[in-house]
Amino acid sequence: MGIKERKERHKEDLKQLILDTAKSLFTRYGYEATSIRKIAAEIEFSPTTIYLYYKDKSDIIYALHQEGFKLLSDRFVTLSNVEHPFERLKAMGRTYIQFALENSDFYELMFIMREPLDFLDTHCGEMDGDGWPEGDATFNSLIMTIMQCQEYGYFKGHETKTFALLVWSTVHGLCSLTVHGHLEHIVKNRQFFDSGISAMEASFNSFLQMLESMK
Amino acid sequence: MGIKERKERHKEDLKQLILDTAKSLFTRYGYEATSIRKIAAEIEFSPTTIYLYYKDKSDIIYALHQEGFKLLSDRFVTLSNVEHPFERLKAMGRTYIQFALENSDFYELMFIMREPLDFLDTHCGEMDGDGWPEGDATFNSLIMTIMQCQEYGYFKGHETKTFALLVWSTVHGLCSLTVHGHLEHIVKNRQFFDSGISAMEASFNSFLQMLESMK
DNA sequence: AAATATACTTAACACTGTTAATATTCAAAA
DNA sequence: TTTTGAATATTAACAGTGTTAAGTATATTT
Repeated sequence: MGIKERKERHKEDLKQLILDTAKSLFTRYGYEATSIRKIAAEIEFSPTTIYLYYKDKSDIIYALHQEGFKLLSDRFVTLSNVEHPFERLKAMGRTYIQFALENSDFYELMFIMREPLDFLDTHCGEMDGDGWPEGDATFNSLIMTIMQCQEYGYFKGHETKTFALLVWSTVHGLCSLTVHGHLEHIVKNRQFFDSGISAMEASFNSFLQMLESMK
Repeated sequence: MGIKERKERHKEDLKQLILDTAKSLFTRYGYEATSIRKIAAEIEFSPTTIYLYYKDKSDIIYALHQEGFKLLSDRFVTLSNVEHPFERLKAMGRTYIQFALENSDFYELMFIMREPLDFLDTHCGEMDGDGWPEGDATFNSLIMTIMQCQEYGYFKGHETKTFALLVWSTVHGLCSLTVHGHLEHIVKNRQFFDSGISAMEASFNSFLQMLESMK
């Protein structure tokens, strides 16, 4: 039955086309512009057709959130070359921040908005699912790196996972405040010494200096 | 002209009633339920009447955001009793976290959502305003405390404002990840040792331990 | 050829923020 | 005391949003 397969493939194609269109609108015009009706208009289908391929909006949002994690993952794999775990940890921080600044809409979807997690709760798992696979995988690589740092004598007396969460929170805090404009409003009318670099960079450097001294 | 004054007061009263109603809906049912139409229905006025007292929705959202800062400020003033700046810094962190957990909707309005800052940008200041008065005031008290810590020998070699931003980011990062459910999803299916306390508490304690060692 | 399954659309529901035009109210001026 | 005019409030509408029930048209199977 080759015909059935061809139809199946066509169906997969349209599902992919919807996602690509959503991604394009999202990347170009942000979250606001990414409505089901606008996606439908872009691919010249009726809005209800979208519902034949995605359960609801949170389903599309979750798929976009996954695309974001692919982008971040691509950046992280290049860091596996960095041998020394502490150097790698520092590079991960820089990469994470750079990703957040260059893909702020994706960052929001991945680490700030509730919608993707809502989708996981209401449409997937339901008690059995592993919570949040994308976030888990990313957090795991951080835990591994920090564990290796500890083998080199860093962060003594700190439980690995707890310390990993602490590191993530710090960097995420900087990114969150920056991406949503809070940092900009605080920096305004307050000279943050060290001309040339941003307040965020300065704070991140301060953080690295802090970590460095924990050996 | 006593009549004019009475009308003025009535006008102020209605403006306050709108805000109180918004606050009530917001506190009880969250951001979703706080629409202009629902506020109007609650006070039995037409939705357009709201626009005679508030420019637009972001105006109401900004007013609510200010209410949130009043609540946080009330909690912070009691900490001025704590004499030793480092003890005060720790207490500030705990208070901030507790506030975020107990008033997560307000926390979102104050430190996560863009809308209140959008209001400042488009309806106020416009080049001359001081950016974000409420955020500024809160951040200033943190800067002051950290400056006093430095006088006691803490955080040597770290620029005050930069380090204050670092501390804020860390605690905000923990709150942001918790309030939006990301932390919960990560902790799920991953035993975070130290039974009894949450992963967040554990990380915060790890942070305090880290700061303590910086003397 | 008739029955059935698939893919898609139209129309509608129940919301959202916001605005223009209209009506009501009520103190001040003629 | 009647008229005027500003302040206050409302109705109706616009342009959106996500989502669903019902209907259509096309292609496959019986």
